Amino acid sequence: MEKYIKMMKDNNLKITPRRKSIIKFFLKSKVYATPENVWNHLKKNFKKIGLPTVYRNLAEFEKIGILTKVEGEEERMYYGLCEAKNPFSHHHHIVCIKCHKVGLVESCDFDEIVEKIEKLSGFKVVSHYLQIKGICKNCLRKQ
Amino acid sequence: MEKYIKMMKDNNLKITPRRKSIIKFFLKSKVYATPENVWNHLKKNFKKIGLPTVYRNLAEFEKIGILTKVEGEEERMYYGLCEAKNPFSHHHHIVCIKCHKVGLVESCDFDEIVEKIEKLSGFKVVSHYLQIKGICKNCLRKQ
DNA sequence: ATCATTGCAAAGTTTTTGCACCTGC
DNA sequence: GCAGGTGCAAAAACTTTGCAATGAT
Repeated sequence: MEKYIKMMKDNNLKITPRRKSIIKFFLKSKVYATPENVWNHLKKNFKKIGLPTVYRNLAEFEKIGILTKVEGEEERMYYGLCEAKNPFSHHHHIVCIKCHKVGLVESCDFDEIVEKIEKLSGFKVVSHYLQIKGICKNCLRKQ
Repeated sequence: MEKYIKMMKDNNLKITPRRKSIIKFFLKSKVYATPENVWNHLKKNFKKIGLPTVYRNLAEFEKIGILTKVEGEEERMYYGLCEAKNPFSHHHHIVCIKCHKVGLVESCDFDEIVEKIEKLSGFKVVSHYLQIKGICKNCLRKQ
């Protein structure tokens, strides 16, 4: 939590109850969630809470590296806590298809594959985005 | 073209002028395009052409493997011709960031990386989706 | 002749914006 | 006190649906 408070302060975002609650939601659940999911959770804690507030804050949090955004099922956007040491460094996430929990993949030795792709396609590769789906430890155990 | 006509026939889709024109568009331009892009192109050829028709046909074409769908810039959906020998086999596409042309990457030796990811994350990997951005031969030459 | 395809209008879904009011610092 | 945050209503952006008319086979 403190880490995220600091990130907010460093980026001149004020620490509001709604913002803390959004971060708590992700810290506790560790899942990827839609803005609406987050909203539904916040409604339990706040009498008045607007969906636009959630959208606005998720977008802010992504901008400063607290969250990552990913296209999930049915073409909706999902957000999840970005736990990379440096959120803007190259890394990937792996999402559990059962419980939507997110794992982090920080090292990704892609160089050989990139080289091969460049040879095969004639393109010069400038970036890649890898979305991995899997089943997490917990869900594997339950199977 | 014949290949796609056959694919349509095999899937009990009728060969209509609009459908042929959509495929021609992709064959000629070789780019990823939004439904609206395609629509704008078709408007040149047809007096009456509805955007829903484009959406419906792009969706059909994706279902039978003529096109692939990908999230592109700004969270909109893009479609592109799928030139894989078997459209339902595992493969990736590489998109040129300059001209949006699409290249095909059929071989993808991911096994080692998958193994590594499984060790690091504790997840069992079930699928991956790789989107690669680059600069195509043509655009490289122009630079 | 038949059933898929199409255009149009309308609705659905997700996300964004404008603005008055409120709140953290 | 003031800049930034929030709720509400409304709009925007993208996509889908219903239905009558049209078109391919």
